[in-house]
Amino acid sequence: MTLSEEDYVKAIYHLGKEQSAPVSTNAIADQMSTKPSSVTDMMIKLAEKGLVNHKKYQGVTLTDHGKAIALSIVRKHRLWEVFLVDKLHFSWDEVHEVAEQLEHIKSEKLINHLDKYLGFPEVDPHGDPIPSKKGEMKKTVKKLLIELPAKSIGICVGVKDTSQAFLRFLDKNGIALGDTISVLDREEFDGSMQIAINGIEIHISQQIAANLFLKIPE
Amino acid sequence: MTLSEEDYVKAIYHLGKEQSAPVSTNAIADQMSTKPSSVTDMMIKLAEKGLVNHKKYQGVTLTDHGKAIALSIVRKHRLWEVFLVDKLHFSWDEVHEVAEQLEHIKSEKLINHLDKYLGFPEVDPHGDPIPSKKGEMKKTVKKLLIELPAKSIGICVGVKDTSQAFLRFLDKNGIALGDTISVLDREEFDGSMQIAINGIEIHISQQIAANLFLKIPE
DNA sequence: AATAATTTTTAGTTAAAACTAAATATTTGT
DNA sequence: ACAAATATTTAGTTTTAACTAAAAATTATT
Repeated sequence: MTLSEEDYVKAIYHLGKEQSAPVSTNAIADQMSTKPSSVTDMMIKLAEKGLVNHKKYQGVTLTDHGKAIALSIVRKHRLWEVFLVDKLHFSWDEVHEVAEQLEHIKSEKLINHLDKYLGFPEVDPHGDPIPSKKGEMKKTVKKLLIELPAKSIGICVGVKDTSQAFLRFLDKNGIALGDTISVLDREEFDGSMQIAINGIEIHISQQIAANLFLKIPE
Repeated sequence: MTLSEEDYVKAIYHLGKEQSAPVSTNAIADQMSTKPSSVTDMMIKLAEKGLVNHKKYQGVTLTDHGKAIALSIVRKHRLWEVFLVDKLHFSWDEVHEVAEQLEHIKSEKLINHLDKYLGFPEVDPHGDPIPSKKGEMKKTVKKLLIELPAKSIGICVGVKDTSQAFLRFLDKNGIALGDTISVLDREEFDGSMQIAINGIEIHISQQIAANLFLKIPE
């Protein structure tokens, strides 16, 4: 597999996972910042290699073989992201670019040892699940914190209210994107909740909980 | 810099470091497993980029700029080797191939954080020195253990006697390639010495000490 | 010093992966 | 349903980094 082929397979995987329909040539071209004609060329090549199903003018889907390759790339990408954040103290938003390079390193042993070294993490710093060696992966959904029941857990991935005031509040309370939040207790009366973040317990109001997006395992 | 250009610059660096004379086209072709004609093409390109000095039929030398790039690649290669051995428990002889890939990852921040994470190591698992951020590097020499004075330190990089019996002895005493050995005391009478290896002190005879090669800082 | 052997370069090809422009399908709108 | 708009493919070109074969320069040998 060339670097370019891997990038295409990954792009098709990400574009296709939301939908059941085949992925269009233009969508791939957009994602990859190339021209549709380049995509067609590559799709013919990937079809010959048995990685995609391609019918002229009808877009492509990944074959099982193609899907397995995509998942192994996603696995590598996300494990490296965990490494960069947990071990090298990169911040949430600095990891993607470097992981895009690291995901192409070829060594089964490397990635499996890395997995073990990181403690077999199940999600990356963006809250996305990490496929296992066999390509199995939990699904996650994005929900507002306020929707979570007590005892549940999630990773902070975004905000609904983007005002300076709200962002300043988060900063002051040590809540950052990528942090793991567990809901300890909910107060149904006023919608406030007791949560733990980075080992610290705090109480937050409904207004806060209604503006924080989390990724949670389904 | 493309991947291929980086590989050429690194090859020229390694071939040129032993000698003062320019590196020949054929030597580069051998090292890179390509043909001389491909090397000539690339040398013209690297000369245009200001990385090598190239006179027709006279071989090439690296410019200061080229040398700096070579050293940054060597730095990355050797730091990744330390990571693989120290953190992921790869063995001495498994790291090279993977480090050949990792050395091409482009991120200043990554490599400097990795350096810090590893505790700013000065040598790699083969006993070769790791260039600093600025390209400075200690020189090392290969010597027999028996040549070392008391209080000195080195990394085991090879054996003179390759007999099964000797290798079995090393294995039994927990001495492996890549291990750091410190000389605690020498007995000039019989040439035996007290050494520490992996935190364990042992006493070895002259015959042993005369057959172990170490790399030591100059 | 002249010829032979070797090394290096030049000239022309190839394969991968991109591109533009033109042709062909498909989808959309009336 | 048919024309217009959009999407996709085809055909032909470019660039990078390799290659082979032939020419030219350097080095070695007698």
